[in-house]
Amino acid sequence: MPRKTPEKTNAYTHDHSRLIDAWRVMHYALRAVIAEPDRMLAKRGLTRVHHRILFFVARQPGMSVGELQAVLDVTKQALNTPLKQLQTQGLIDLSKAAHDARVRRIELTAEGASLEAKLTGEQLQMFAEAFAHAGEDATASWFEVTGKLAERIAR
Amino acid sequence: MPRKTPEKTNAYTHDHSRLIDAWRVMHYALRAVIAEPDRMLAKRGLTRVHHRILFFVARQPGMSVGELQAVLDVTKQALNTPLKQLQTQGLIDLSKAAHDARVRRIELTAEGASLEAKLTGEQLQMFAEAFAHAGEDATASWFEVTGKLAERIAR
DNA sequence: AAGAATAGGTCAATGTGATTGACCTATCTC
DNA sequence: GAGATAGGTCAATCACATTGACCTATTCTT
Repeated sequence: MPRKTPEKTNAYTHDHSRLIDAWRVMHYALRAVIAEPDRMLAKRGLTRVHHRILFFVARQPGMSVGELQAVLDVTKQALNTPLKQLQTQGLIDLSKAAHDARVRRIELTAEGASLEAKLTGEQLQMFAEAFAHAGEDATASWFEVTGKLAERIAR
Repeated sequence: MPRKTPEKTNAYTHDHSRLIDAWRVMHYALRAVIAEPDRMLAKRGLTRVHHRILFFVARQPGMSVGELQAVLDVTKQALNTPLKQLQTQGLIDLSKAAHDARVRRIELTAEGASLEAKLTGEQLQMFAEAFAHAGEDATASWFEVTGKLAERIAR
């Protein structure tokens, strides 16, 4: 069984399966990072949307509904329900803005901040462990590759 | 403004924002890899589900509906519609299995194979470019870190 | 050969989440 | 006071997936 271009063929199939592996492992990594927070949220009847809200409000306390809506890229109708649920559960606090009473300031309550820290912390912890395990240089490389992939996205 | 533990504080905030950055850049990378194939699919009125079907059938030609269903982890009702659409568009071909006439063999048509190669190729190309840009060592590091993240997922 | 099991398809009801569109209040700006 | 703006809400609709029930064709079992 003679093969005319064994190197090229092998190189190709090796590359190909390696690239598929990259795609696959990236999916698994995503799922892994999301899995535990999702479980914690589910216990309270919450979902990823709620986490996203808590996440952004934690980083920009006092942001308005409109700002949040823009960041999350959803309609106000889609935002309204989870927002009310978070308020009902005492995780966020809505108040009128001082400069403009039409605007609502969204803030985390102590409990909301605690939950957010737990959820996000869980995720960041996984990255921290992976980075620590691989070392500083490997971490930099990871950022280089992943950043290169992300490059095409506007923003 | 005296600071008691500047190193620790800085290290923490630096780490923290770096980890958040990691999470963010990973999201963007995901979106970037998915974006172009999604656009190509949309032109034909297809979605990511259809791509997933084409992807798996390309790698395991002749697989059964049940196998596909198991791999995709959806119900047969959910699978049926996109499967029929792909057949209607002449992208897949269904035939009875030789060993068991109840079982349907799913295969890609020439056109289906061509589309699948274009879709998946587009995605793998992005990885290939990112890896080539970063070099072999960085690629290995990327796999190490991402693999470590994915570790917790069964399978 | 009869009966049970299996692969697959289909109809129906239901649920979830998001979207568009219209309309409403309160408030601010000019 | 008129018009614009932030936000809320009701309603219809859409996309998609799920469960459940039922049906055919085929294979396996005894």
